[in-house]
Amino acid sequence: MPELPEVETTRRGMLPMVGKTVKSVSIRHPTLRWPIPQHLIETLPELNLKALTRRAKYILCEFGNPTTHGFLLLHLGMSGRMQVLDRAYPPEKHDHFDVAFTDGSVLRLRDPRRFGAVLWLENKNHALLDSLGPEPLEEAFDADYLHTALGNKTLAIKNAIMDAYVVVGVGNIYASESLFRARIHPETSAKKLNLKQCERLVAEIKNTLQDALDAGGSSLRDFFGTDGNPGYFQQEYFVYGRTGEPCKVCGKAIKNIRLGQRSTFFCAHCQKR
DNA sequence: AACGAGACCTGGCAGC
DNA sequence: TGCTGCCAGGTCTCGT
Repeated sequence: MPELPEVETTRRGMLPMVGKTVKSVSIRHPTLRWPIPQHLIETLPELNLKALTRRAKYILCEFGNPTTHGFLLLHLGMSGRMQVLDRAYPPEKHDHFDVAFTDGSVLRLRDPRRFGAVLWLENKNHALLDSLGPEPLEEAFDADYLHTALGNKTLAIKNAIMDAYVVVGVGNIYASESLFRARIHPETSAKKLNLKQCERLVAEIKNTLQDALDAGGSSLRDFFGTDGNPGYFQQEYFVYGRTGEPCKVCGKAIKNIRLGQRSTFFCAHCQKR
């Protein structure tokens, strides 16, 4: 499920755990994208969860006590979700990783496809975080920045905005949605966007993600119970997943092409190259 | 250097 | 009913 809005919603759902102290760690299936470090079983207990932050689609759990300090980095991959449990319910098939706290509550990662990640960082200077582009909802991501970042890139604009070096957090759903709202054809060569188009695209990326964040928050309100909701089910998309259905603006059929090996949805009438 | 393709996994669904 | 093939929200790594 996780695009940026759901990762942020997940982070917010985890906030009640801040201030708690770790009792134990369970690693049931360590082979995610990278192996979950076994030393977490010794490292985390007795540490206090100080803060929860997010960078791109990474959730950073800051742990510390007077002698040890570090960050548990979580990534949900394609199919991961975090559960906040009031006690250690029996784990199900894809519940790979638990952090249990001294009050009995449990933070649990479920990830059927195992594209997610759990890593331990001594500090935030890590290769995964170092060269990321700006956050889409922050001011640094503006039309001038995007226009410069696209530079002489010849690749399709849809692929460009999904590149985390250009801007983080724009996944496959919202890339299509943002481009529709900005009336830009997804196959347009990135370097061909003028400043005006970059203005529209930046604005619509922000709008699309903010709308999804608002909707995600409500659709996932009870996500942290014993079982998660499918997520996104309350959302209405303009183009994503609507192949052959009428465009909500002009009525023409929505098209579906492969771009960068990903499904891409657009309206050939509303979106210009 | 920039870009495209492959790789990592499991589950769900359409079609036969 | 059961099999096969295809598709899915991400992103690192490798080859051209």
